[in-house]
Amino acid sequence: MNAECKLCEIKSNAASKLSEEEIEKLSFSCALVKFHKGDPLIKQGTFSTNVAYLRRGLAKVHIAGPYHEQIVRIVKAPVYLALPTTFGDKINQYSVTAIETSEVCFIDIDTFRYLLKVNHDFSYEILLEVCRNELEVFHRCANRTQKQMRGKLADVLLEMSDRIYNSDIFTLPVNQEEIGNLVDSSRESVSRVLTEFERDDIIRISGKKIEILNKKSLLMISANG
Amino acid sequence: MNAECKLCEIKSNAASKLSEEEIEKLSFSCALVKFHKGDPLIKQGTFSTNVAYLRRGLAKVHIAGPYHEQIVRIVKAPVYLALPTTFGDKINQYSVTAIETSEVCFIDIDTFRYLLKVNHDFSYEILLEVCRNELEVFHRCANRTQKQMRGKLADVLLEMSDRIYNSDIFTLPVNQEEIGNLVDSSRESVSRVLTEFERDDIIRISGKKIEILNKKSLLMISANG
DNA sequence: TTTATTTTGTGATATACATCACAATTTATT
DNA sequence: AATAAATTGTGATGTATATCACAAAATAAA
Repeated sequence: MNAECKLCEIKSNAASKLSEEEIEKLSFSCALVKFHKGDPLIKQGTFSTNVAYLRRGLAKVHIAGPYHEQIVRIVKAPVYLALPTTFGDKINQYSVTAIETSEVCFIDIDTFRYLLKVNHDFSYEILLEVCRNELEVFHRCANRTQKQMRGKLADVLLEMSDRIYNSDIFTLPVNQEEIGNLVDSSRESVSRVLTEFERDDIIRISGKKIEILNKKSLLMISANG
Repeated sequence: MNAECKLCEIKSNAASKLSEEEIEKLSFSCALVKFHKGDPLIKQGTFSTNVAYLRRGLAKVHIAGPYHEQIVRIVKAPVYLALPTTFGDKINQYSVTAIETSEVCFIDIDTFRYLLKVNHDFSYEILLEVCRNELEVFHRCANRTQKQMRGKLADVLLEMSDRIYNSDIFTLPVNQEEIGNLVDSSRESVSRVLTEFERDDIIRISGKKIEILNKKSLLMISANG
């Protein structure tokens, strides 16, 4: 954003509620930073001094669980990254790491608080975003604990195809170990099920490239375990 | 609260930021309802037309997962009950059911929105509450998926003792089936582990009454599985 | 108090998945 | 192009916990 938030075309729902003057204010306390795959955007355990807005790119939200790293979800720009961790606690309660080239706007937290204070439409939009996120986490958690591997892996593939890449052919932005962290299972099991899906002509794999051949089957597997 | 929110001594952090006049307004759109164990306070799938504030009592937040009912957590008054489901979606995404005699203030959502609009301190407190909740859900989810039964059951017992009842002797407000739903395991396994804990002199059980004899052990089990 | 209902205890058996071990392949580095 | 490092594939084995089945106990209803 820099001093150009005004011209930014990837404004959040919330930011689009701001007045010219408020946008100006935002511009001055906003730093646009570019990241590469693997770069940490937010690190669990550090102080949160900024609101982070993922303007472009793809990132994984992950937390250190009691035994393994857990990937909570994959987020796609445009989206705020750490609202709950910024406001709910002084210390970041989770990490966010780029899994594709990304751009993040770091917004000074005091400015952000000021905007929350002076513009109710803005603050209401932020509240909505946080609420929607929380609902999503509830459902994700129920799925993670109840579905078994095949169902969860099917979900991941469908999500990549439908929500992230909008295409039946895509390149996985993470390795199988990370997929394991996303579905709470081991790297080996992910590999096994993936080859099983290929054997059943549900997907075609070459390296990290995936082509979905039979989406219906995936939906079935997602629904019935 | 009725027309007596002014005098209410169990105000939320947020409500305590309201002016006299605003409290008055709140009073007029607020209905206090009493519930008994087992009564549903909020039902998943129905329209959410009110903000619910658990003024007194204990309740379980639960959602219908793909296979079983999952108890997300046990909440203790005073606490707002369905903020994310009220603002994040028109339809309730989870249920809340009383597990002890409880009192709930149902607040008209338009009035609540009005208060969010006119009083930033109030709306900031609400945002904080939602954010903190979300962080908690993250951690809970990581625990549920990674710890094994003994660890999770130890957590439940510790939570009952430390957060809910503030005592080493308490009466479980739910049956073993529900504890299963809370730790994602079967009723039978809960029973087995509970008797195992008793055999190891970690707890004493008589019916639903539990006495914690060795909290250190529970903490160990919680930490190390 | 008697009868019905809900809740709990416990054995036997089944199973999804983890873990270990190592080869094969792919990707990155020199 | 050669070498090193990371990622993936696949068998063998182990284990935590689900499920089934039924008895025992506790609680509620008649």
